[in-house]
Amino acid sequence: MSTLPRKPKPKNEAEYHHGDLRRALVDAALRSIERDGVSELSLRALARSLRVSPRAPYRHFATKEQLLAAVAVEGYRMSASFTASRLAGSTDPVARLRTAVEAYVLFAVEHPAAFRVMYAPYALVEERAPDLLQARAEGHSEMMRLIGAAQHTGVVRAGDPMLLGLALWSVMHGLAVLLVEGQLSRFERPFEATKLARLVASLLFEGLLRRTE
Amino acid sequence: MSTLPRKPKPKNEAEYHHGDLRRALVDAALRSIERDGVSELSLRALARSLRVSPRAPYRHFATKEQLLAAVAVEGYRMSASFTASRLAGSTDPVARLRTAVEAYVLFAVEHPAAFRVMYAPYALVEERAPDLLQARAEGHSEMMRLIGAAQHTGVVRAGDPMLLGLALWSVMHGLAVLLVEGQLSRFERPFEATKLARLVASLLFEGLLRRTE
DNA sequence: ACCTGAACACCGTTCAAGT
DNA sequence: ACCTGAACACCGTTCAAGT
Repeated sequence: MSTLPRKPKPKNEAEYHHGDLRRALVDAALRSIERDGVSELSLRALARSLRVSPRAPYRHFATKEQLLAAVAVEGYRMSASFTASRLAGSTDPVARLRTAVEAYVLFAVEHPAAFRVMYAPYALVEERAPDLLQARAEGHSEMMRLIGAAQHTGVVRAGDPMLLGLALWSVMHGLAVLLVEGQLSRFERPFEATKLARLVASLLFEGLLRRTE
Repeated sequence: MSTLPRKPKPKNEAEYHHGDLRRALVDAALRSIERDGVSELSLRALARSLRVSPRAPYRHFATKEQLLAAVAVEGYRMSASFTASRLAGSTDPVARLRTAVEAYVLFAVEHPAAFRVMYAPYALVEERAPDLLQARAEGHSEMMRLIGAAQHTGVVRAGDPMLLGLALWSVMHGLAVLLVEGQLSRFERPFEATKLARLVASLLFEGLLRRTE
């Protein structure tokens, strides 16, 4: 390891991108998508807004898709810390599971741009975006741990945790997507995401069939 | 009403687009999206493949987004007939409800391109795409009818049908999206969509909590 | 190493005509 | 009515250099 000092932080905004153009691109891309949607994202416009040449972003990302993959990874980090902060202090495993489901939906509603990019179809890029695969795998593992803990209490039914995870992921992802894409206007108006998430999660926990007590 | 004959069908493929360019554009767009994804769709390339000028599509669609809206409407038609054919012959309301859920997921897996366009974010366009809104509303009404009938048997719990509908739609839409976007590689491998849809639907019907018999 | 500037081969969309 | 052909203002990406 060298003892030379790291490259110093830039002293003013004008050289910000010289200090960390990669970071600046990811941030600017997320803001742009929040404002105008993914389809309006332009690498050239991004470069202009950061006052670098059209070629500069290619030092950090081979293609526009690779930049989007980096935005997605940032989204997974945001989502993980969003959920973690809501789980802090809660100890009951079933309550923690419910909280995680609600946090998933709420994150999507509060950060729709990040959510859309996280789950956009990047089939081709994924093979060359190991961070993206890893970020997804971590979220998945966390959910499976929460499910396992809830099953351990005996309150949640036994059975293949993978299958329970699939059902849980389906319902929370489905609700999140429908809310983010604004397809629920005919359901609840005005709808409150947290309330809906809680209601839908409860229906999944308790089931649609009538209880034969 | 005029007694004049309608415009005759084109006699050969070379003038196909003269007969119904609009129809040809929607069909070609769907095929293109199936092959290369939505992001690769090009109006100019579409026009080239149909041997018309770059300007010709604008006779039928004001923008590229309007063409995508038309593709989405076509998708809703396909989905409706896909489900209807699977419901035919089934009379038990609860079985019909389960069948509809499975058909929703299966349609997405068998027609991923149409499914993606149907649920893509077209917030801006929707206000000017009444057919799209109507197609969605019809699918929604059909599902609510199925739920109402299932509740009527007493096997499915009573309660706000809207809320049951939301839970059902969330779980089937979530599973469909996750399957279509290939996010389930860590769950079941190789997975069979119909089987997964049945399992997840059953978990929703029966609930995740342990039965206290 | 990191960035520039000019260029290539595309886009979506518009204008002014053609029949 | 329906389509053409040329043009405009963009894109993503590449080349050959600059420091």
